[in-house]
Amino acid sequence: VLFSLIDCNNFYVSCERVFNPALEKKPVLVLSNNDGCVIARSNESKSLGIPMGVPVHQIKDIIERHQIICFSSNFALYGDLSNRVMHTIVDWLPDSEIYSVDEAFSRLDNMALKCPAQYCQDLRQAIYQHLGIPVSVGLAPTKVLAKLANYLAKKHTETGVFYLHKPEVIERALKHVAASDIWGVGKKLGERLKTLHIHSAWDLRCCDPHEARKHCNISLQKIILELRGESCLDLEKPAPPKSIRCSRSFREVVTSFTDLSEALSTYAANACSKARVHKLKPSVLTVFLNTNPFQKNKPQYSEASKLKLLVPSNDTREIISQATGLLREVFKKGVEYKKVGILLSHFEAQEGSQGDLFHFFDDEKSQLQMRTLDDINARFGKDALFIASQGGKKPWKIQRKQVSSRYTTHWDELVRVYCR
DNA sequence: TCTGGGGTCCTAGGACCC
DNA sequence: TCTGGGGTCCTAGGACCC
Repeated sequence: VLFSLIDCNNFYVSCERVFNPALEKKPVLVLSNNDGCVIARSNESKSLGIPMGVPVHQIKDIIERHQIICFSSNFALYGDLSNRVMHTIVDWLPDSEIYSVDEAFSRLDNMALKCPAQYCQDLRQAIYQHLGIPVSVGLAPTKVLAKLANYLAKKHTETGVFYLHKPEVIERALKHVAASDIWGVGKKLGERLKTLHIHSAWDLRCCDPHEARKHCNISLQKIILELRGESCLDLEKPAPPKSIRCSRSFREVVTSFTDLSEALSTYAANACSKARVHKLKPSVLTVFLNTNPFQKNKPQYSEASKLKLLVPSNDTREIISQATGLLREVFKKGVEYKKVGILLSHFEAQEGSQGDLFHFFDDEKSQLQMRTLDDINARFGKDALFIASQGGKKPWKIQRKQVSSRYTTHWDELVRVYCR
């Protein structure tokens, strides 16, 4: 068995650099919604000691001092470039699992490659040549080791490819790396392992897998086996989503029911259109809201409310109407809300789902209307046609002060080249 | 002043059944 | 005094991931 893990380097930053080569070798950051947190860092920013996920206001002076270039997130651009990278990977490695926006696992056994490492190096070169996105490749007999190999490829190689297969190399690598750096070992488990005197990944590897299962859980047992080179986690096939969520934090607190319900209606519409893309109808919807959890000195309120639909539906109007009802149940006057959101779950297939015996509902008409809505918005932009309850003014709208252009997905934002 | 968003899996415990 | 045994399904909450 031989797995590869291909991971784009500093993906969002690399996307910004594709269309703005002046950013090369400069410290760059990409920020979350409302320009709140750091969600991607160039190597230069990492060396300045900026951690992943820090609130921007905490590092304001470092940004100023080192003239770090900040971008608001531009998911339209990143999503499109991700698709192109994945396309190239699947071309070269048909047996692939797209694991996240910037990562893919692949199986290379069955491919009769003379030199897998060289093949991956060529692939890496092709991706860079076609798209300008640098990637790193880890190769190993299990997914967990491939993750580690990728980490080593980023840190310790010039070529960007690391093949982890010789037992003595694996041992050296595991002794060199903390247990908490292993894929699947998070903060909580890492701390617990430390109390058991398990510090390095090698310590973890030497644990009894059955004991680990007994005292912790089956995930840890699998991790230990995978560290030993015994493959437990295979590639996973693409599956329909089990839940779809849409929520946003407000830049400034919201107190009025109208503002809150307009925001919620907008998120509900988003979630529904995503459900329709997958041809799924949720039968359960959950509405949740909360105050700002970081303002510890202020009164906190966080609540969720849930409803099982008599008839599953992905009709935006139906979901908005039900969601607004749920919001009314948990809304309290005088509370300063920071976030509201919706979760759709317990999906059924759009075609052939069960109706309601006692109330006739013209599903065909509903689907036709939703298709028209989706078509119009695909053609004229996401906000061309919307339900009135989504509101027009949107005072709660998120802030993105420094967005780059959607170079690859919008005609009017293409790169312009001038000739003299 | 200022702190993102969207997912999955696992487990324990309750409800229910025969 | 003394109250079985075995199974499934569902859910909430925790942990983890990118």
